[in-house]
Amino acid sequence: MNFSEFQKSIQRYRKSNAKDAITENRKDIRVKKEKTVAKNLQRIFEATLKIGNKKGFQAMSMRDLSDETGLSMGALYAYFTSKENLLVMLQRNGRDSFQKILEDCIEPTARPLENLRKLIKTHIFMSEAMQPWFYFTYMEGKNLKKNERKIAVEHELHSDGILSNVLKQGEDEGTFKIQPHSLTAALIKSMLNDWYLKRWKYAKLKISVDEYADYVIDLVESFCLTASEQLEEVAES
Amino acid sequence: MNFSEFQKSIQRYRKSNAKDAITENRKDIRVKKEKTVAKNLQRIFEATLKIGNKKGFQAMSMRDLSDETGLSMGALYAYFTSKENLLVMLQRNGRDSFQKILEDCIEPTARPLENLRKLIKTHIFMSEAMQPWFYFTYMEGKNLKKNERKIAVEHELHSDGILSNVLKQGEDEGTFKIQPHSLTAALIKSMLNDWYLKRWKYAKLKISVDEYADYVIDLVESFCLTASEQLEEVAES
DNA sequence: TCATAAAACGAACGAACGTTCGATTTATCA
DNA sequence: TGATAAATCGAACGTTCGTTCGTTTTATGA
Repeated sequence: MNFSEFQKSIQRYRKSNAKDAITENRKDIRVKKEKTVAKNLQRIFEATLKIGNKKGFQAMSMRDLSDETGLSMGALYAYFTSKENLLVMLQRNGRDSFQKILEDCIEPTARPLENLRKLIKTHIFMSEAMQPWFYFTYMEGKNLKKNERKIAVEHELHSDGILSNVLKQGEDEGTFKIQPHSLTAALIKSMLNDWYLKRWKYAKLKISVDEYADYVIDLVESFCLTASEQLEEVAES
Repeated sequence: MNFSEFQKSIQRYRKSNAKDAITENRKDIRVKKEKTVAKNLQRIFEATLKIGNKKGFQAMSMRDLSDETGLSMGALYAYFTSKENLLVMLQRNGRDSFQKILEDCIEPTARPLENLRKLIKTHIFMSEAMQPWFYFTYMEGKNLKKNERKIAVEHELHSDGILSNVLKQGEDEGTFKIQPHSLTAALIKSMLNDWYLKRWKYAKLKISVDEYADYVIDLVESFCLTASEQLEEVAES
């Protein structure tokens, strides 16, 4: 699976997630017609990500957002109750999409090595497809109030855990070396995050998303696989 | 070299850097006595990092800074000309310290493998010793004005370049596998950055800075070293 | 077509912001 | 000790902020 195939395969997720975003925040939205909400909420989200990633969410004024969306100040407040509420909605929305896709991508019956590769590719491809959201969420996490920040941290640890579990399975199976899984998972995660955090750098190096994913997989395997397993891999290719 | 040895070895740098910070910004500081400037500027820097890392630099008000430092609004403005100027001073100051130490740590005559290890350790130990500054600079980079941001990016690419060069030397020497050095350097960098970006995670995992540095070195070597070189390493240990 | 509901508008509000500056306190040295 | 300089103070200024709400525009359906 390469990136363009991945993009096609998540089309169906996108639509259902957009609807989930609305129903989950229905009580905070004063506008009645579903279609109007869908259209404007997406415009608001995109504008927030655009401005927020340029100057930071705190520094973005509601007047900036009004200009970018083409909606008046009053109209904006029909879609959220406060600036803080907008931030929470935006974070939650992307988080749910991400988690759903990440959990669907691994198959309990597949071999750990296969799942490890799928996890790495899916994470990188997701962050490519939703780069503004990933960058925004990473940078603005500390602006969340205590409770929402706690949830964000839990989600991060949960996705670390998925990775960690796959490493553990591969170890039990004898495919992977004995290692501190959590630490390895955290290090892998840092490489996955770099793709959306330092996008300008990889653009400068002319590295495509597919090349990046393959290279990270190579690097991870050269560390995780046992010596005998590495020989097998070479023989197969 | 472990972290506590490292800390002792950079004492002499710290003092000279503090003085450099003053002389470099002398024209923007209205206070005459060197000793007063040194004391209060450090207080201001520390307070800015503390508040800035909690809520973001933009969200930090001068009244917050006044409370934290114990200096009045008027007194603060004797040490910088504007909030923006404070940000630039702070970034520049740490950047100069970092670059100086990083360049001093590699020895042109040493073997690439030795220099690679030193670079990784020094980077991680530096970011441990100056964690608030590293975190702050990473997060607040986008708040810099165009010109200062350009300088920040150049410094990042420069330090990537140091790493990349060492990889290239090892490759020429036959110690390291043939590889796209710049990409490898970027990936290593992402793991180095994670130490100060996700400190809470490693605290939770009870990983010490020394363990982290050793583990990253292990991981990098298992990817970079040629097969024959890996056997030699095992034999030596 | 027109009455009613839905949506969008934007001027206005008080609070909080960065910054200034004349007054006040503290330090220096003849 | 007293005069002068250095450092600090904090109230006040003009802006800009998030948010509200009475008004106007647009959409709906009988």
